[in-house]
Amino acid sequence: MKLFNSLGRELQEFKSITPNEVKLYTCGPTVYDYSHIGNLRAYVFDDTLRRILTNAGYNVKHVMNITDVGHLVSDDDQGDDKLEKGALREQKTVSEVADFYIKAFENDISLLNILEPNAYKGPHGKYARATDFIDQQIEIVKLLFEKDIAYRTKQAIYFNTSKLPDYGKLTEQKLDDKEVAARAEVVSDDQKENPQDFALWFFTVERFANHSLHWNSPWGEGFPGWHLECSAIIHATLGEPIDIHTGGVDHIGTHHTNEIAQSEAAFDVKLANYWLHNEHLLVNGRKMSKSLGNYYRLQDVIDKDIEPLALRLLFLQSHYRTQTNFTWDSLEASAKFLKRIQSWSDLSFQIDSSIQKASLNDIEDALRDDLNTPLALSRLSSIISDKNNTPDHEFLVKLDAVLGLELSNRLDLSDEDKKLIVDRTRARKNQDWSESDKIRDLLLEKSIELNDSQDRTIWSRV
RNA sequence: GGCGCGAUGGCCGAGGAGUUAGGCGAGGGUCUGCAAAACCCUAAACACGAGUGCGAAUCUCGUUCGCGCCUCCA
Repeated sequence: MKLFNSLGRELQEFKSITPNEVKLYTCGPTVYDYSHIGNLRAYVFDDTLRRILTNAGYNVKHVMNITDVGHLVSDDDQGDDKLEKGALREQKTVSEVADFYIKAFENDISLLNILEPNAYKGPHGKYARATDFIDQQIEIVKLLFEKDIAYRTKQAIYFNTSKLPDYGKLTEQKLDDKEVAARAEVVSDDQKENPQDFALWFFTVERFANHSLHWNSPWGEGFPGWHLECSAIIHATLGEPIDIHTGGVDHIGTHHTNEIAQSEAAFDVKLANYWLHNEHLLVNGRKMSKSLGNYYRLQDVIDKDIEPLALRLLFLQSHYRTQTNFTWDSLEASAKFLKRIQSWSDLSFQIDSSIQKASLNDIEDALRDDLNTPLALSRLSSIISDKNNTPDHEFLVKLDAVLGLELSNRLDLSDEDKKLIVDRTRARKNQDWSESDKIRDLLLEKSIELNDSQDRTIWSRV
């Protein structure tokens, strides 16, 4: 199995640390608002990776975090973070806001048939919430102080990046070339020793004085820096080194770079062997994002009577490492393609199967080549187009295992509906067209579509 | 300024030195009580300029344009 590793920027043959086991960690959402479909692309990518690894024989241990505290906005001198802002906007507490959007997130995940993380079970479920790991985050800061890598200013505790020789190995960008405060609105702390030093812990003083979520620490009241949670959660749940760490490309330069720095400095172990990053979804050629306001939610898809799995299929039709331009036309195209795949799947109830099992290998080969899902779907399409291929349940189960399109749990017709089809066939034989059309309409009301071919009537659920 | 990605037919997108990507759409056809679906056929592409090859959409260089990141982001 080949994967493109951001660490080294090359396609590499995947080798797990422990035979037949993969430790997989994913950077999850910040829950201050609804996820948009660009965010969801990342989780479909993750899910696909996990399914393919599982299919290849690995026992995948998957952990995903949820950021429910301390994401700095940085464009605001008040020092609000996104969750605090969301709370203010909705006149709720930060925890209420987080709970609400976590539910919404879990609902989206479920509609897209994305598997829940399976290697962590905490007080709030299967997603690891940053606020449930405060102690562990403080422990890392302690370790970094012991190693003389952390230092404090009036505002915060920082990680001294100059103490780590290979700091920034993921970005391959020289520190001197980095533009300081590339975005004008970035608030800086003039007590920082190096511009690229990042916060491990913020004190609830000055601009953060009113931060509503804060905890006691050996150094004073405050809240953790953003990067810390992932280091702490990985240490507490999977343990370093992990096999694969995933996230969006926007995380390479900052979040993942700093995560690596913290973890590797604190624990003296490599954090992750493979770093996989998904590219962004674009709208009209621009990145879909909350701040640009050019985003759609899964609910917008549903409101257009397009089923969520069509979105999953659309994502699979492009490679995870390419920017994809989202249009409603392309989503509708995927919805039609999905319908064709589903109709073909319904044949498994109606016609004796005759599928070339080898064709599944072609699909798996494509998937194991750095998740070439578009090529895999192209191969699926040729299977479907070949009249000699009709699926059986076993084949659909295997397809679902990697693509997650829910083809294997579609329902056979009830006996009553089957009888209706028999009745209709008899009516047609007697050229009783009004009766036959009546039955066809009746079944259509139950979302069952009939297609008359030369020798028989085929149904499919729509 | 630095780092990175990209430019493929009407739209979305794989591939990648010589041989069909695929989806949706368009045109034609087969089948058919009607309808729908399915299937078959067809048209249509590799940003621009130079270079290296017997041969370049595919490699190299340059140009133009677009996108992302450089302490909010998947």
